[in-house]
Amino acid sequence: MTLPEVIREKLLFELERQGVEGEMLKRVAVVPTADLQHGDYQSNAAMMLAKMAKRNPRELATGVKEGLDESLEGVASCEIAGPGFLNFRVLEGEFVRRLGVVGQDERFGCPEVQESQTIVLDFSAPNVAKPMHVGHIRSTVIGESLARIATFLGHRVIRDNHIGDWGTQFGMVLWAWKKGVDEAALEEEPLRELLRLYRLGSSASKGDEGTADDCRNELVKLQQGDAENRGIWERCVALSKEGLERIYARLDVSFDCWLGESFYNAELAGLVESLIEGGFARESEGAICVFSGGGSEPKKDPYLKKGEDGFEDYPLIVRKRDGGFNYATTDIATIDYRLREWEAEQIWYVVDFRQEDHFTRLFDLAKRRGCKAELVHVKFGTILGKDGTPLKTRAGDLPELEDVLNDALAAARKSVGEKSLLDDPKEQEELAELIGLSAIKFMELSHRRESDYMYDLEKMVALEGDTAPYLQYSYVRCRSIFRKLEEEVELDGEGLELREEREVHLARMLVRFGEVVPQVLEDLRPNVLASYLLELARAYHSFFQACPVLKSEGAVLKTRLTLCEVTAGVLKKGLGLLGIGVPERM
RNA sequence: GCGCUCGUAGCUCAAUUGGAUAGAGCGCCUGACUACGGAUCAGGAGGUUUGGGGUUCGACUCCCUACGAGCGUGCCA
Repeated sequence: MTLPEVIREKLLFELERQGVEGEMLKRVAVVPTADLQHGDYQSNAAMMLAKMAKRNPRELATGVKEGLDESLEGVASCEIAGPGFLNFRVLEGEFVRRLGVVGQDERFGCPEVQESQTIVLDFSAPNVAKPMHVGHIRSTVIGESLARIATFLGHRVIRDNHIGDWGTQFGMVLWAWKKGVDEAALEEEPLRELLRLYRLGSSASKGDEGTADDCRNELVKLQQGDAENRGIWERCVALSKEGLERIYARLDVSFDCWLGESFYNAELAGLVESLIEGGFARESEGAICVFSGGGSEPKKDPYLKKGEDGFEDYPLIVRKRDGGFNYATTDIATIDYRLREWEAEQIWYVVDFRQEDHFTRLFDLAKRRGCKAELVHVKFGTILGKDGTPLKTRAGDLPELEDVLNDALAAARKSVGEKSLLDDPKEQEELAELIGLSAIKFMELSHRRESDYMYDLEKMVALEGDTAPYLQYSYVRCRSIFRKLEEEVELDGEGLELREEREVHLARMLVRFGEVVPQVLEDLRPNVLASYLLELARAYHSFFQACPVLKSEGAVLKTRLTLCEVTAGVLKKGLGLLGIGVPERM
């Protein structure tokens, strides 16, 4: 058990003895203090419960403290402060003991969840025939990290890349392909040629209704199984996938399956029929739509929106007037499949916040149809340029993901050229690739996912401060001590002594790893882990500066080496959970 | 118009979901043992948390209001 878990358990026992019971106890929390002056952990339980039970908080706290002094003996001391805070100061002996244990544990003290669940993680989901753009960084990197963390905590995770391989854009590509595909260019640079075709079709249909109709017809023919269109489509998908795989390899991202929109095509017609039969959908303005189930008051009903005269319907459209299906239909079929084939208990969609309305209605419909799984829209904000508006190229498009990666790589090369101790050009290049891509990933993961954030290449050129290279450098520093160590010391976690305050603080941070990782899944926020790693690295550098390791002897040497080793392990593990690797030298 | 998200140091972001004196990085200013890797460390200046009300022991966080930004708003995804 982690320290706050131990403290909480004893605290609950004492609270019960004081006559607090039932639901109220569930809300009792033990959290790290904001300021170490107040100890390591604190609980505001006495104040909260006293309010609910109309008792005096300090009185309740005093009663609890007496019992805690005894039950926490040897682990932590307890004090009452302010209006009724219970502050806990962990004893050095307990840190020593835990440091020894954590250092011997492959999981570094991080417990697995008690009930493993099957979680389908839907992330990245690029469109075929269009290159990935910056927006895909967020979904891809956040999704990969959540997948790794959930797996580490003991869940069964299925990573599904729900690619857009069946949508409207294909009508445009098919139309332009038939106008004149450049086979030589397709051979040379397939993605560029596909993009050219998409843009051609897109701009042609924007200006001209007739062309737009032609594009739609091409799509309908494809969806109805036309052999020629099907053949072109298959080539496009294959070529696109190759390009996508290359980027995923660079980002160290992987999937268990790629069940794109086309995979569900055959089920859609029957699905819509069953929605009608089940009373969920009906005809409206030529389309088949799902309307409100009347389950909630109009103000909160996702199928209604306020118009000029009262509430108007805002339905989920599952079959268009032209008979075609759209992403809502596919998404419903996808949920059905995931429940049926995988017995999913949770489905997480890592998708842009702008699709919130869509998911709210989609999830509501799923519940009405009897879906028991927990459906979560893991939403994220926009990446902004330096002017504070969404990042765009000069031409007005979203920058391509690969260009952004290469910019980061160029910046990292420069930095490596200036600072690296590596001589071999090949190693330097590998390091630059690692550092450059890590910097992007970490920038992404260290922000709160719901908020927009600013992409600033110049800031990343520096690779200083709160960045991935700072953490990687911390790891390298830990490792380099062991290369200089002349005789081997057995690090078995026994006979350790923490004397200096900075040693204690580093141990305090190391022991906290097991508390932080599960916290990420509470709100699906990897930035919690990212902040922790920065704080840990700062504690390490501070320790490193003040406490010579190799010049020390005996128990001090052993303790400091242990601190270095465990720090290296936690950094590597923690970064790994964010999808970021570490170099041995840099 | 309506709805969602948001507004925190000069800049970029945090703040354990209502807890104690709002924290980091960048930038700026002082310093660091020829040092186990200076991509580092120790310290300093910098804030009426957009303005105004309210709720309470306690508010960046919740409620109301004004201003400002981004996004969404029936057949794209």
